[in-house]
Amino acid sequence: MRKKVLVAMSGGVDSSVAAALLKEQGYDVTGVTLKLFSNEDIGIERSRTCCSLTDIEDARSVAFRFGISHHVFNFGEQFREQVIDRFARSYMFGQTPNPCIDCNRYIKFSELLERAMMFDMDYIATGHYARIELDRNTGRYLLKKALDASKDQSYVLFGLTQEQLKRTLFPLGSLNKSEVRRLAEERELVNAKKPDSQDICFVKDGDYAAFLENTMKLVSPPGNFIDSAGKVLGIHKGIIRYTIGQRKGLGLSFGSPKYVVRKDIENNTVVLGDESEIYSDSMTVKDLNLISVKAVTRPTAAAVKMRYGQKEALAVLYPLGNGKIMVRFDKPQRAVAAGQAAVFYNGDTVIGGGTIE
RNA sequence: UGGGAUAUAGUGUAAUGGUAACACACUAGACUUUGACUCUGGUAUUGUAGGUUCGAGCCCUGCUAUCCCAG
Repeated sequence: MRKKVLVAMSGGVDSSVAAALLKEQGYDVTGVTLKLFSNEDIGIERSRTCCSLTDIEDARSVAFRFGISHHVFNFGEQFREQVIDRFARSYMFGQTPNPCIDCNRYIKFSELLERAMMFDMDYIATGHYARIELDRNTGRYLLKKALDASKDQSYVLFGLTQEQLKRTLFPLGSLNKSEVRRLAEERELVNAKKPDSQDICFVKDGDYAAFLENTMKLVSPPGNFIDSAGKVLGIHKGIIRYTIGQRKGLGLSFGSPKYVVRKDIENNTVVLGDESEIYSDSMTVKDLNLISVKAVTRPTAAAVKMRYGQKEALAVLYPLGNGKIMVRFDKPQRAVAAGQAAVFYNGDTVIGGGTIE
């Protein structure tokens, strides 16, 4: 009996090649493209998002070529609630969200997986660059970095549970991006040369502040820029437009570069300071999801990533006993922002992660 | 009103009389399935009108503006 796999096909190269490979490996493959929002809803028309009409057509075209049946699931409502609303709320609280992680956690690997189970599938698969392995000693499924370190996406997948990992396949985990493109070209996929996706998929031109204000109707009034001593330095354009460590777009000029050090929602002020003021030597992480271990019960050395595409920082994890972990860095880290994800690694293996408090 | 000082890109500064530099801001791009950071490039004929000089931001004169001290 061939294993049944539901492949999430965004219309990009990666997931297309993933689907093709699974098919070639003998799986019973079904393709699905998630419709997460309507461009009309968010006021955009662009081809580089993950769910425009042309993306759906690209996915369908690839599926057709390989004799894979293809469906479109409308997850607009879930995406709205679990990703876009969270994103907006986070900014309103003065935090810095990572919608891609929420999308993986709440949409792709929960809503989609649920559907797959309903349809009696054995697995779901995506084009993510990461690897899953079963640890025979502990019986736990491990999430590991992709072999292509430059494309590794384990960071955005740290929220996966054991149940989800058990049911997931990442066919690209051991491939290089260039190999994937080559495989796509060999198979003459329509999207072989399609550019990589980037920026927030539901935000036009990367201008998330405009999205929050215009589409989400968030109101973020102007307030004061102050220094750490409380001295007023100027007027800011709404607190949602700033994030910790930000330098550009302040609209102010001093003798040296100034960065956002802190945001004070209560007083609607943004604190600016010199580069030296944006380093932290520790942070607290909440909403933990642990993968390689069941629990962190004693101080543990780890490499920690606080943002996608950043090399990890060496640190020690201290369990706080209340479901949180205190991370003490070996060297102070720049611009640690509340709301961002912190992911702990032991070599190539993801220990787990959580949200920076 | 009298005396003094200064006027260089959005801001703050630099430039032995020889064809405008630096930082911040702004902007374009690179990087990037988050926000940032970072990197590369772009952006002024020097308040104004004349004069001296082969040549002036730099010297001289008028005007204008601003600042300071006197009242």
